[in-house]
Amino acid sequence: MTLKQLEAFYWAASCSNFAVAAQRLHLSVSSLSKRIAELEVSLGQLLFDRSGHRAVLTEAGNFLMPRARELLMAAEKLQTELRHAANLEGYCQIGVGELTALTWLPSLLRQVRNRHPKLSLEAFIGIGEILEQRLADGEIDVAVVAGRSSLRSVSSERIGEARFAWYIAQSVHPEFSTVEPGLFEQLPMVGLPSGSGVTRLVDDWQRDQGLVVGERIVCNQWGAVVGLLREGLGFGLLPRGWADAFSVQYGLRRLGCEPELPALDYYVHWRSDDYRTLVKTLRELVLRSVCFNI
Amino acid sequence: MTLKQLEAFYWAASCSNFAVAAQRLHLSVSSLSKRIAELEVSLGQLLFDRSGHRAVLTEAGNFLMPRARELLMAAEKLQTELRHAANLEGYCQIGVGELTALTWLPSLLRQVRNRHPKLSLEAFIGIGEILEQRLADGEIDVAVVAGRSSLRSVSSERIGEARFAWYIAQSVHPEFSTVEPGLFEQLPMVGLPSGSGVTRLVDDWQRDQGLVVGERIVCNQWGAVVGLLREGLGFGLLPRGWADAFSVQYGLRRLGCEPELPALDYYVHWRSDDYRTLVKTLRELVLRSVCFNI
DNA sequence: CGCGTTTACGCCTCACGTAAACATC
DNA sequence: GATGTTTACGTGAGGCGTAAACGCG
Repeated sequence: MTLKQLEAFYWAASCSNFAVAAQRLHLSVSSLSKRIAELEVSLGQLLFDRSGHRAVLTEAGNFLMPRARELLMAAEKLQTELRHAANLEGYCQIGVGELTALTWLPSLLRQVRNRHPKLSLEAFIGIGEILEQRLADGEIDVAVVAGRSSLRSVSSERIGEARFAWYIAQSVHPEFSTVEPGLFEQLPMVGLPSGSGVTRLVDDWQRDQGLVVGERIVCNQWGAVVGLLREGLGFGLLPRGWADAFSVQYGLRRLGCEPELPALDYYVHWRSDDYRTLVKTLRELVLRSVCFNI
Repeated sequence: MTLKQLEAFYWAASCSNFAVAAQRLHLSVSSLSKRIAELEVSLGQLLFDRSGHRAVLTEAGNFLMPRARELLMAAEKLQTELRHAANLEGYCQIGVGELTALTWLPSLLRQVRNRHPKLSLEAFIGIGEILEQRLADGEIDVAVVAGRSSLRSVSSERIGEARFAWYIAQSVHPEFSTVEPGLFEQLPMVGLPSGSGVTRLVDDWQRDQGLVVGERIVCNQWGAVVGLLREGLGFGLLPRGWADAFSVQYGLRRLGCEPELPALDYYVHWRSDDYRTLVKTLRELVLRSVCFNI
């Protein structure tokens, strides 16, 4: 029995499949499979039931899971306690919403490069729902998205908020200067798909105001949303801090709105069962590096 | 960092030198040395100070010791909890007093062979003092000897007792039938060296009775002691159960004695810091297999 | 010079990845 | 046939022991 074997087993059991676990361990699927098989031989117990389409934990496997986690945690603790600096090494993936990617991600990546030169951090951009699922599946290590996670297996901590405002192309629709019920009936709303935190924010706000949900033009990129607004295809919600930088130049007018939309809370998310120091340190770095002036 | 490296470090630090630790791990000294060096590289910390004649723990090494032990214990626990049978494997050494070797050891070895076919148990025979030291140094894994250990680092548990009686060659010394003060003045006492439990027993008894300590013929083997007694060179203490089997045939008469010598307590000893399941199971086996009719 | 530890070196095992096979849905 | 896991196999790194070197008493 080796720590590597236990690690392979642990991630294989807690990720959605061997391929994801293998990716996390920077290992081929075949090697991962063999490591687990060797652990099984060493323990004299089958840990996975391979009779079905996918490997599923046996009783012995379930027994081992929390204990393997304990042991791996203890080993990690030992290493971080003894190692010189808190210099992270390795490779990990962070999932962020596109808005975060456009605004705050570059600063995080720069900080990570300065502080932990040997850590290569790769970003994956997507909407909240997808990121949560990828996080739970083990395909990414941390995620920064709006709103708490709906998944039990994911922990989260608030890191800041973003404020939004409505924008419209001034030249194409000079008749509107405030958000009013008629607006939703006459023009389509341009925004992100339904899985995104901003869209959830709008949905809640519209319901609270008793407004009809009019036509929507959906696009999964903020850049494209801005483009659609410039073309005058509709009105839409943009992050204030971000949009105000280019709204004049792009001919976008901010619409008055009463009451204002509430701020959208941003959270850093991670898997509750992820014991790695890597993740813990990364979380702390995210918290510290936040300058959420979106 | 691997479990093997930690194991190497742990035993190297807790045995008297690398050679002993290497023997315990069934490893060459050079491989042990390299394992430790690799652990040091992996942790980025020197664990031993090699500037002197012998390797001595650094601060980091001292810090690691108890934690390494914890981790290794946890790993062993995990394995024994999961492994099918409590089938021991491997190789270990038991130290026993010569008396134990002559009487009860064969039965233990037979039981071990039956119960744990894959465990090769090697016996080392010596007097208590030597065995204790070898135990503390890490050269043997358990020891069965008379009396508690004087060493702090050695734990012990009582397993039984042996009763002794005085014997003398009837044909050579027909004038004696009981132990009396004059006996000690006229004839030398034949027995084991001073490090042995029996000799300590006699010393205490003589002091309690206010008897003079007469001449002694010392020999480090019971078989030889019996031979010397047969030749009539003196009188001596023999384990009753053992001696009565051949005393008539050998012409040895048991001498009456008032008060009788107290029984000699036998203990199984092990290193307090030895976390191995091997040792724990072996101890239990020793306790159960005891039929101390010496 | 002895003892304890490390270095040098050749050997061989073992862990890896690629690619194919297998099994289940 | 798509997906998920294992087997086959060739390759390379790394852990092993022997033997020599080193360094302190």
